[in-house]
Amino acid sequence: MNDNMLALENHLCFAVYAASHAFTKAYKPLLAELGVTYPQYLVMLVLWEKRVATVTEIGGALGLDTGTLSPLLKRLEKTGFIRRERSKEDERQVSIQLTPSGLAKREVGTRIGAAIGNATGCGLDSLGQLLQTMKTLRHNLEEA
Amino acid sequence: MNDNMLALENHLCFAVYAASHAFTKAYKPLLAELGVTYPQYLVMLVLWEKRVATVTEIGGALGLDTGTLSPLLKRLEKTGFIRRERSKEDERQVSIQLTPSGLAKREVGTRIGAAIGNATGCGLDSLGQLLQTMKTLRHNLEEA
DNA sequence: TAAAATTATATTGTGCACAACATAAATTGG
DNA sequence: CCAATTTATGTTGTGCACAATATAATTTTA
Repeated sequence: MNDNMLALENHLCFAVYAASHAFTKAYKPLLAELGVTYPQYLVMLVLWEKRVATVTEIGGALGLDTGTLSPLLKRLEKTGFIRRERSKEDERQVSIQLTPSGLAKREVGTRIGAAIGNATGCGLDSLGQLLQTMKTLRHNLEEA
Repeated sequence: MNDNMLALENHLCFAVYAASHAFTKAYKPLLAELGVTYPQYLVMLVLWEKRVATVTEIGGALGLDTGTLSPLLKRLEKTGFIRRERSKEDERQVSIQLTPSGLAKREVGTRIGAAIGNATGCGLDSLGQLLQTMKTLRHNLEEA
């Protein structure tokens, strides 16, 4: 309607974009100890849950394509947290699995996640509600 | 506490990260017509508001550093929407200003913002409330 | 079963995003 | 006024993120 609609401060898209960056920055010093970046931490979350996954499965969980994941997974392999092994049954797919070293970092990951949860300053229930709101927002945007 | 805390689906950080990507993807086809990327659109929002700004001012508004902005602004200059001119009074700073061509895209920008606002599927008031929540979240994360 | 289509991953190119470092102009303190 | 510091911007290197394309293995179909 008026000029206010154009103002940066009234754009939800920017508020979400800025909050996402704020999360990445908040995680950074904690993840540095672990030796991974934030997107690498997301991959670790998937693997701590599933233990083994194909590249496609990880991409589906995180919404990332192979152009992003291929080099990222090679870096995680170099760090020693995962192994990449071409499947025997179907040689098109690569099986990504935790190494003992990667599995051992699970507890550290849990601590880091909890620490950031605190840093949001949201109570546990309002945090759960916000989680649901963001999922709905994402879903609506992907529909349209 | 239990395993659920480690699950990807319970991480607010990931929900925000995914929503931010969803915004970028939703904007992409609309911005392609305009000939800019999503971060470039954010810079244009700042300039549509202020008309002229230094690199530092734009960085402050968007939370981006010069390593990101320097090349981005050169691309916007090549597109023809802005001019970069070293200030006469203080030769350390570069004045970024809209060209007539860049100013003329203001109406298109307003339409695009409104279109995405609709795509969120949020009513105007719940959208305003969510905006405030995300600002608070960002602020809390930057404090901690 | 041989050709066509599909599936899974990898590669290349462009554009963010930031840390670390570099440079040059302005400001300040002695 | 001159040296030291601060300020504003730029450059380099690493790591996402995705589109477009490539490759190779499987599956389908004729």
